[in-house]
Amino acid sequence: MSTAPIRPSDGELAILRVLWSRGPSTVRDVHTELSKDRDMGYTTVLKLMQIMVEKDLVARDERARSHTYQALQGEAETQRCLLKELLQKAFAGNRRDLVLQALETEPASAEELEEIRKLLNDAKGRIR
Amino acid sequence: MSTAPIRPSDGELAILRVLWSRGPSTVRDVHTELSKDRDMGYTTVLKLMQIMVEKDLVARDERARSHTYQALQGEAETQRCLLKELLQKAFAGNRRDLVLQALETEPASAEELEEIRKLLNDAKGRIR
DNA sequence: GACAACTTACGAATCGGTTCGTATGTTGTC
DNA sequence: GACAACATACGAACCGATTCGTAAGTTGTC
Repeated sequence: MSTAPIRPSDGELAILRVLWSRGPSTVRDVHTELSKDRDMGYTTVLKLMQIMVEKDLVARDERARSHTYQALQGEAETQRCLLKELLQKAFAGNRRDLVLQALETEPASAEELEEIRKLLNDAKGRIR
Repeated sequence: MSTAPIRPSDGELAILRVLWSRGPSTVRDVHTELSKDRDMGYTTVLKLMQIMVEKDLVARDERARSHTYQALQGEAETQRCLLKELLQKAFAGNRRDLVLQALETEPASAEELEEIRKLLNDAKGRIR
């Protein structure tokens, strides 16, 4: 089996999100994308991505002059990892409370709730 | 209205959880409680709680020699704050995905799902 | 009042994450 | 081959969070 997912830092997560949506990308690609929101130096992104290689968060293809990077762990996998951490730290492992507060974050729309209800029924089907 | 909830660090959150469950407590109380899990020095907890006073995360009553501290923001409020942050950073604001992954963290029991389903129906009632 | 036990205050070390300047190497163009 | 543009590498500064040693003040007991 694969190893447990690695918990990315905030900066790393931002980069992963770009890689997840764009697929394998160069530092320039990622920097251009991230620059739309915050503005950070090119070498900052580079450094961060180099560190991510060391942590096995991403793989680097060095064949081209501009190296291309790709995520080594999936989005859902990483989300679950972060969620699990929050579940333990802030909710004492009580998933019911977590879902409750997730729904209360902002007044959810009826459509959104309906969508989640469907989701729940599916989950129900998968059990037992 | 009260001000927006302050995002506590991990250490601060651990202390808040003790204050939420015990009510107003001294540093010794909190240290004793936290020592059950991790082991940390008494002054470490003290320092952290002093910082929390400055951040307005807790209030300090200095009337007794052993000061007593109490949380200044509620548990649910804080949970929503942390959840909202994660929602933005890791789920691009998509609450449906968050709930989905929350349910997938571990195989949920049928009872747990049923409980959450009820929750959802209540939420539905509150809208519109 | 001397001592032990306990308290708060606070400076300092450490650590992970982030940021960026600067050096150095590669590529393509004139 | 000289130059501009662009790439990687890397050291260093910085920041917030965490940890704890040590100092100094208070309290209760003998």
